[in-house]
Amino acid sequence: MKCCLAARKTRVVYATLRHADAVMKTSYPLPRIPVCKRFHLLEIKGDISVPDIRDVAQRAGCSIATVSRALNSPRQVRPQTLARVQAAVAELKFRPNAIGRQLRGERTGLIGVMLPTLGNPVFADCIEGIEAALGGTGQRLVLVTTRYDPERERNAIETLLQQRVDGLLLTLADAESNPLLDDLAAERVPFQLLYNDAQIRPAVSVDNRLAAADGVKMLIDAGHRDIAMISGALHASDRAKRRYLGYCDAMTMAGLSPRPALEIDFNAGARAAHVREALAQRTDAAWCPTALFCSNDLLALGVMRALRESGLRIPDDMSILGFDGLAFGELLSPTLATVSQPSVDIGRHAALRLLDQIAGRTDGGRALILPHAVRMGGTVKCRARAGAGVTPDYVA
Amino acid sequence: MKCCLAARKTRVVYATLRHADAVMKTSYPLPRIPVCKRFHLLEIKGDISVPDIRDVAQRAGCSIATVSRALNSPRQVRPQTLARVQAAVAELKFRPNAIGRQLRGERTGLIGVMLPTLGNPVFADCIEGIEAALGGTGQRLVLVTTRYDPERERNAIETLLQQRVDGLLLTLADAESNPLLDDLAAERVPFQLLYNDAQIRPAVSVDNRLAAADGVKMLIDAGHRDIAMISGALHASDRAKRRYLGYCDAMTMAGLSPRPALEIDFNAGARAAHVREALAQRTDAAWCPTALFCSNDLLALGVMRALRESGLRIPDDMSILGFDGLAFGELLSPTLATVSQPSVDIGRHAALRLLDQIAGRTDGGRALILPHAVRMGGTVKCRARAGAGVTPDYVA
DNA sequence: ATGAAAGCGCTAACAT
DNA sequence: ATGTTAGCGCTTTCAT
Repeated sequence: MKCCLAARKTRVVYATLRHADAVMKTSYPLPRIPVCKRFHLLEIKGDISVPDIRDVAQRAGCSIATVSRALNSPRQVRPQTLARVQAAVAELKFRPNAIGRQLRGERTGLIGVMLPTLGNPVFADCIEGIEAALGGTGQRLVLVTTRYDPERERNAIETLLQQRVDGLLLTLADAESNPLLDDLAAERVPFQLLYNDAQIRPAVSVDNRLAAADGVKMLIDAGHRDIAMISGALHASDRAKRRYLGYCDAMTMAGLSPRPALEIDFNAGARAAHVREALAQRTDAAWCPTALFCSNDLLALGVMRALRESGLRIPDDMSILGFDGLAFGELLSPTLATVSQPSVDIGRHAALRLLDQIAGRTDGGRALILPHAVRMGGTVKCRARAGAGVTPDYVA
Repeated sequence: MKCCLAARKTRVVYATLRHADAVMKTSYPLPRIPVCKRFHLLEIKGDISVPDIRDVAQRAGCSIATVSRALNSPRQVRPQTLARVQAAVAELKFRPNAIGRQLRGERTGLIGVMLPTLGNPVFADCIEGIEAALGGTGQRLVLVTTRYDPERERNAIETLLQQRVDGLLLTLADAESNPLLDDLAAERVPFQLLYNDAQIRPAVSVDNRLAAADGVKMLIDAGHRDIAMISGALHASDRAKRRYLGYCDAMTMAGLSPRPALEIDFNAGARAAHVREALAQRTDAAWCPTALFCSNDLLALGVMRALRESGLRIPDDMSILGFDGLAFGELLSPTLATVSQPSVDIGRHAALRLLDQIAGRTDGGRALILPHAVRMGGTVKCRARAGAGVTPDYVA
């Protein structure tokens, strides 16, 4: 084995020396410098290249099997041997190669996370929750963002599966009609959706429809009658769709007429312009809302800015309700009224469920609906009317 | 080869069937179900387990080398053969195993990203920039957060290196005294720092000291004389330290006395309480600032909230200057004055530099300093005094 | 308690 | 243009 080892080393060393021809012939085949030997390669004195388990074994005077055991189940090896191995590991600065382990083992310890963007703090918070749950488990996160682009979603999932992640945590633009999920289910890939509330899927979310309805009901209770909803492209987001349904529910329930949603292309940069355009539509019509339900907080912020630029005051000329519960909303003045969802918990629970699923303890389950909360705020004006009865208390 | 293939399949199938003893004996060794065979395992009809390159080869009637070539350099194979391989790939839903490739190849296509937290939008923005730069290159992100904890930093780097990432993008709590960086450099691991401006390192950042000085100078120009700086634990963050130096520079330059920084433990949850405590210190002293320079925007927001809870008005009773340039700051009223740094660009440039470095086109270089900008805002009151001369225009 | 060896999926050198 | 084969680093089975 010793000579074999030496040969291996020799090859690698010469490989670094610009593939010196004479030496290349001496061994077969001569691969390109492999990933595991990338660092240190040009130091020709003493120990060369990144040490592997065989180097450790040689140094400790035992077999690679023993080294492996010393690393993974130390109690299986004699204390004396263990000490020698540990010494060798330290001296060589041996760093176990996760790739070798992953190729051999039944798990990679990788979790694929796919989100639309990190520009929305909702998703950043969610990752914090995921990391918190993964905490000590030693799982690593592979992160991809998709910008709500179905094409990118498909590619990203494919990439993550090629990387053999143990499971996926994902937010799709639209989970309802998405064949990708059937594929994942058919392939038995453990996954949990985040935010998408497709009931039949393993998912962690709020009940978007109900939450939106609760929010709009709050507006109605505050005396508003003409309420419009504004959202990103409805067809592209199942959450927007559900929230729109919730808006309709609340309006209908109160005997009011829901209006078509004002759609704003989220991905287009010129947000303020689009908002003004949508508002122009509104102005043209005979109908004039006193309150705007925005399908998410980021949109609400953009809308508020656009309204102010148009000279409208909030909430006097227009009340605003968002959705998400961004912490920043509370720092605004007036504070942003919003329907808040527990982003950190969504991430945390999804990660925990995924771990259970990966471990085979569950099959992933169905949708887990977490509680939402309507957060009153200064962006909503109470058009106090005696007729409406008791004003309910909303959760802060 | 055919029988060999069959044997392999058989083994795997039976392995899923709870390690049926009689069959276990027939082949050697019988590994645990490897990672690549995790999905589909329990379907006993038809094709079983995840296909590998040999399955494709068999189906296409060629060798695995040909399949590999068809996948990686299609023009090297005869169109007819290529078609057969592609058909086989499609029929079997073959998904190349990145782990095998990584083990064999000289690169993993993995980029390790280590950041303190995603709770601060600065870092989320930075990731957006990184992703934008990585765009089409097919590199994947492995993400770890450290909560400014040196212990976690060490572990995270070790984990990422075990995963054989091609390079690292990282923000350290304190890069200056950090031996980890020497280790990385010694091991020839390509890396770029984000935000840390340790000049001798490969890093992308603003000049924190100068930027802070510019910000404080703005305060001085606005007529403030008693200016305090408030920050997270100074010893834990090189940026906070440099920004404090910048504060001192500007004060001294104007003939004013810099004060010791009011330190607030960032990681401790009870932020408002800590702020009040720090302010109490201030009140006890004879000295009373009219302006507060906060070492980052998130801190500024917390401070503002605490001040308001204490009944102080901003900017009338106290002016506030932040650092970071969070987009949210512009939505507040009053808008947050801040020293903005180009987070997205920091991420983008660092990623680009890292790619060059990985490709061997550069050695990583030294610090790249990007331009900062002082953003005036409503949180700063102009104590207009005729004596100060011309009021400069600050970049919006 | 330890060692020998097979093989995870893939790529590339060499041979044909 | 295609096939054969070694081997990347590791874990685990079986044998000792």
